[in-house]
Amino acid sequence: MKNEIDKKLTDKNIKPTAMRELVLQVLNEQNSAISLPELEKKFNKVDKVTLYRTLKTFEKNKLIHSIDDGSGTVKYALCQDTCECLPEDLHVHFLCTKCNQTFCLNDFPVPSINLPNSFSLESVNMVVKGVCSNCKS
Amino acid sequence: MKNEIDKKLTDKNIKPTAMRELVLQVLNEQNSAISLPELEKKFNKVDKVTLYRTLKTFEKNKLIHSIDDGSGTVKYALCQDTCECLPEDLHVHFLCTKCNQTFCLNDFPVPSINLPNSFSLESVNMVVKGVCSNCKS
DNA sequence: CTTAACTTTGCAACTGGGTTGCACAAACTT
DNA sequence: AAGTTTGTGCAACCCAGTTGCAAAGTTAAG
Repeated sequence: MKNEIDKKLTDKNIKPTAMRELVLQVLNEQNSAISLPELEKKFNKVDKVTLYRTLKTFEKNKLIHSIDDGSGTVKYALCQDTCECLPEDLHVHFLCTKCNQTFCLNDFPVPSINLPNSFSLESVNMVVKGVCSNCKS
Repeated sequence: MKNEIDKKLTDKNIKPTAMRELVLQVLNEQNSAISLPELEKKFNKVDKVTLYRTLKTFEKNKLIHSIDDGSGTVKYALCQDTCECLPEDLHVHFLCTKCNQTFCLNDFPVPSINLPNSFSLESVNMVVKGVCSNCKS
């Protein structure tokens, strides 16, 4: 409950305000990534900018990571507890073209690529598109 | 020259208008992918919408492919002659975080991922971010 | 050739996600 | 309690992408 939520926040050095608790609550309940516009709809009273800045704070403090799945809107999902958002923590994301939901495939690390030495590598984004198990049936 | 350009167009069933010749010319000269806004700047007389629709036509007819590199603007690059834009034709893209240029790594096919059978796979987008050889020196 | 049908281009205007500036409110500090 | 810092809300803006419609250009049919 609230204490768990607050602990998650304080563990990442985020001051636990009411807004942040609410947003984290929603993120916790999600089993797929959520975009800012979607988040807005969940709180039809709350200002877009506040949510925007809340997400930015969460992202900066590595509580969540952002996912650009090519759908045009960036989505966000909770990091795993151990995540430091380093290259070795990166996993593949899956975008369902039917329901437009995006899932973290935490069990699928992004395969490493051996670029020529003339390139230095910072991060990799890998998004698989297809139809998810829910929509397939 | 013009004949080669026109041939490329007609080979893909695109009517060779003056605009299209010009746009393809530019794409031909590029060694990195180009975005619509960048293209606009190259033709400071030409309407954005025309370029937009030209690119869409090219893409539909598989003369070019679009690249969402996470930079916020979609970029476009010529397909290779043999490309059918099928999963097996897909290659990795590289975004340089210094110069913001995006390159097709045609020699690097996207690694295949063995998803659980409950997912069906349509396409994969893989973008590597880092510093390119030009900017590294 | 000339009219009709279709395609391409240009202009205007809009959409929607993301973002910044600024003022007010709330929470810590001393 | 006064002052400082931090968070929230409102308004307004930016920019890429997109649509509708009318004008210009092209192709086909009589």
